[in-house]
Amino acid sequence: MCVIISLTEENYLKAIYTLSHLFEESEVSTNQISDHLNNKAATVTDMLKRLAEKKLIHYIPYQGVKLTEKGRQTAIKVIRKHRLWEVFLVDKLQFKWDEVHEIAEQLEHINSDELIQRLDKFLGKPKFDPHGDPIPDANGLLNIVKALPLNQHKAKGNFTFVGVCEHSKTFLQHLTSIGLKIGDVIKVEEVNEFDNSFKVKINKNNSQFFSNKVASSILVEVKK
Amino acid sequence: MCVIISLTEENYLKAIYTLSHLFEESEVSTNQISDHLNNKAATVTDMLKRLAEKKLIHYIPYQGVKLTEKGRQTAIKVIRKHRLWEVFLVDKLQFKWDEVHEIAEQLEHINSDELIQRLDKFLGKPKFDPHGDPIPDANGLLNIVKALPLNQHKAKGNFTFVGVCEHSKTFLQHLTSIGLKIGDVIKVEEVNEFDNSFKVKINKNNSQFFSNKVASSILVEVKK
DNA sequence: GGTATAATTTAGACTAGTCTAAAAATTTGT
DNA sequence: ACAAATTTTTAGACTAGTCTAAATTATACC
Repeated sequence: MCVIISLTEENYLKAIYTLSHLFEESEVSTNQISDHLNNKAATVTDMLKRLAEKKLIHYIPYQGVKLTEKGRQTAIKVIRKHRLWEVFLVDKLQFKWDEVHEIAEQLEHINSDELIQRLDKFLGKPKFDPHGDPIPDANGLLNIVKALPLNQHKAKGNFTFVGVCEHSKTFLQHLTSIGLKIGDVIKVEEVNEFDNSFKVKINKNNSQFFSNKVASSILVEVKK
Repeated sequence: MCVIISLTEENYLKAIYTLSHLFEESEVSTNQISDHLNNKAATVTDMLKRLAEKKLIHYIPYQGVKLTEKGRQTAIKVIRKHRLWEVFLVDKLQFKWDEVHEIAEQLEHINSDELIQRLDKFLGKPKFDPHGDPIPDANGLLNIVKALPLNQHKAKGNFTFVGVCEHSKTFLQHLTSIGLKIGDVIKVEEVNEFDNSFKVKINKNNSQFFSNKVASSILVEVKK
């Protein structure tokens, strides 16, 4: 009953989960996984067979794969651990939000339910990680975040910055350098038609411009 | 210059360090290592060749091994991480001292100097772990603890309980059940010649007996 | 609808880490 | 000092996870 899942297998399951949720829920291809994990398609095929053997994915050769319920639970648990450790690193050890990903990639594989339960409590049962991503609860339930990238609103008005959909170090550092943090209020003053850039004010400071690239990478909610 | 050291290799280095310090510093045999790590002597021989290749140990076939300076630094760093994480688990997450070993065995392999430096600071730069073992500092320097097992004193008087030299879960639970914690004062009222058991008082409570097995597993300092 | 291109799988090979069985070296005991 | 016992190493094999190169299947375009 209790199949052992290796660190490598956990990373494949996480990759499949992540890729299948990029747009609406969908099947994931071998090449998508090999790109995401930086290894070769042949390697992925081997692993998919192993994961199917262990009933963690549904796999039909030449078609995509998707997670079984057991595979989804495993992936979600790894994501829960990753995000809780990120909160620990930022809230308790004062790491910056662009410094925590690599360390959390290691910590997410530490295996102890008791540890995670206690860490969760120690951190005050946080609902979101430092990048605004929702943290699955102990039962694997995930808040569906209905926030959209700023560039999809294309309207003037006040928005609350609730998360990012681009997690690269350089992008996060860019946001820090322009003084944007989660929870800040972004007032869109103009949307420029020709390049889809945005003229905005952050927390009533001086106006600045967001390129479409930036506007498409930050998640906002309409401010109540 | 920067050789990559795997998790498995780290565990071998730690084992060699630990075994070589059991009594006075000494060479370690293949069989000692295979017993300690629960694998076969042939497996150990293979690994010793690899570690010697990487200049982490001095190895001459059929004679023992000992760590090079590089090997010692690596082992000490793993031990530092293990003991810091144990402090975290007990002080911050309220684990009991008999529950932390297995989790720390995983956490000790997390690779990030920055993380360890910040964790150390967060914990208040502790000098000892929850079992009284000294925590090496960032430069790999270790407090030499001059404490001896209680049974080597064989004298009446007051002693301070500063650590254990037996780390099994059952032994730690036994100490908890008799109400003995690090820092407690043990008053030796009698030493029984025939079985080397000890009649003692803990913190001025009622008298009780320590078998020689218990007395040989607890480290004490003469109380000033 | 058939062929060119792209995606995927198969075949065979490699490394790290483990094993068993057998050979070699060392240590022990008289 | 030499035979017996013990320790250690060698030889050969296995698994997980990876690779390259070749074969196969799917897709896309005229």
